[in-house]
Amino acid sequence: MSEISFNQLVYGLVRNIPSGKVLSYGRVAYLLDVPNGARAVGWALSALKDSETGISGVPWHRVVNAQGRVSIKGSPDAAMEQRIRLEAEGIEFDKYDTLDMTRYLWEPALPEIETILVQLRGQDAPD
DNA sequence: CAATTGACTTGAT
DNA sequence: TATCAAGCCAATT
Repeated sequence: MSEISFNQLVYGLVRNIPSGKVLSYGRVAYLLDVPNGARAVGWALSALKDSETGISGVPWHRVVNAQGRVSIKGSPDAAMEQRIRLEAEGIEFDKYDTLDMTRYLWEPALPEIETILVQLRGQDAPD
């Protein structure tokens, strides 16, 4: 059997972030039981192919850094696209290009996360 | 198997 | 608010 990869777990969890809400890279890692894997989460999202970001794809734009700012490097276009998408969901940025985490952070109940993780891990060979 | 590479985070300055 | 240095991680080379 093959364990579902970390990247797939990231994509699966991100798919559950509701519109108008966000999660930080570090928060995603934390929820996946990898407390210090923020960078790995960013790496995973950067690896997304365009084909995976469509309607039924991964809402990658709902993941920002812990400060509440768009954190895409190397591609101004992608960074702009992320902001546009977030604003389209009703999220507002202040004059410092920062969104209010206390207001937009997705804070799912523990049981909810537990359920999601079980499904993600379960859809792959359980054992 | 070791080195490299970032869409990260935190704490100090 | 802006910079820097360290620590941390999975996927790639």
